[in-house]
Amino acid sequence: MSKENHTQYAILGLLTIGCNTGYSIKQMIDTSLNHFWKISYGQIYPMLKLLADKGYATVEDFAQEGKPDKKEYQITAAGTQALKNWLKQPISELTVEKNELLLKLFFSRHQDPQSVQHHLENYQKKLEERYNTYAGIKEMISTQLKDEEDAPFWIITLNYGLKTTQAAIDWCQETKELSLKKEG
Amino acid sequence: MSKENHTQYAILGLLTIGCNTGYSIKQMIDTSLNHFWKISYGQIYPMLKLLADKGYATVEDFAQEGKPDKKEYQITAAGTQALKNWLKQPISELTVEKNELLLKLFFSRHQDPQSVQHHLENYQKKLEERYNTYAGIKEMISTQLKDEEDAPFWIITLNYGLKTTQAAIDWCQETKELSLKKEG
DNA sequence: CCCGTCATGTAATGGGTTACATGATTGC
DNA sequence: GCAATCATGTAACCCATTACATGACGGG
Repeated sequence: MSKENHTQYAILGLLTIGCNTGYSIKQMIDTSLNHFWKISYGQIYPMLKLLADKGYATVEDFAQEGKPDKKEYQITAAGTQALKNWLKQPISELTVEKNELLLKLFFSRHQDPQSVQHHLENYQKKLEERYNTYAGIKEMISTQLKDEEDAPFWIITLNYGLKTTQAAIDWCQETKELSLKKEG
Repeated sequence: MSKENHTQYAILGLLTIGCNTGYSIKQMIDTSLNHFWKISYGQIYPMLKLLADKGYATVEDFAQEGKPDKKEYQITAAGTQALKNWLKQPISELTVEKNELLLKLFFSRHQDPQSVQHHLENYQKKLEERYNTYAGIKEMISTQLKDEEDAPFWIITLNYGLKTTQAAIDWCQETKELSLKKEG
């Protein structure tokens, strides 16, 4: 089971849901995949070229009125096959999410408790914002895009985000109370 | 707020808790920080050299009987100051954890439901293993290392791991049931 | 005799971000 | 006049992993 580059499949997958230009792929990633995947232009454009070279996609130039020219990519049969093949491959090992807050907490004997408290509050606030963003997107999909074929799967990934974010928020709350009790 | 390399502070911090060689730093990371940070030898040894060059640590060669020679690093006053300074800096933006399972789920319209079910089961099993590992370490710290000055902070980071992992397990369970109901 | 532990290190490679370059149109 | 949106692309850089090289000792 050699290391495969998953990012190429992310792009391949996006070609199947109506994102056909580098620009629209980037947009979709930033709005819908951004809680579990992100890609920069520096990867997208070279990768689209690579997919075309591999025969996984075709390219066509389009001139547009009032807008810059664009290149439309279409996934090929070979591309669809590669995507499906990747989809059924077993998931590799669980990854480790680097977490700056936890790293700082780990060494927080060297820091005063108010500062720790401050970090926790700040982090919790960011988590709550994230939670609300996810909840908003879920609501939007449930109402406006409920007939979309892919919608049920999108909801599932959002549920993951909601659930784990809520758990992190709860942990923040508990930890704040815990360290306050120690001080008081 | 320029991008700072956090890994150097991870190593700096480990120098304050009795890990004084590249080898022991690696061990500590693999057993205690591995749920939120990991570093390879390819980073550790060059970074230790860099820290010494910066004046954040001192090096001394030790010959050992029955064991290979080793280099012991000690954090300096300047190093401690740098660590404390980093600790009180605000946390940067929340990071995105790349998640292969979610990426595959997102495009799972192109996959048969049994395969999805299989992925979920597999993932849940791995999460449960992870949960048990964390619980074991927490238990060990609570009983054997409870007088260690850093212990309370270590417990806090483990609580985070336990809580978010449990949430992910719950999500797996729910999602499995949901997709089974759809099939049936 | 081989494996695990202790111990240090480098080179090649991979994966990704950031900054930059270019440029038209629409709306405030 | 300025900012935002649409649109494509590259070069420099950074961070990190993997594989490799070396080698002694103790236990089974």
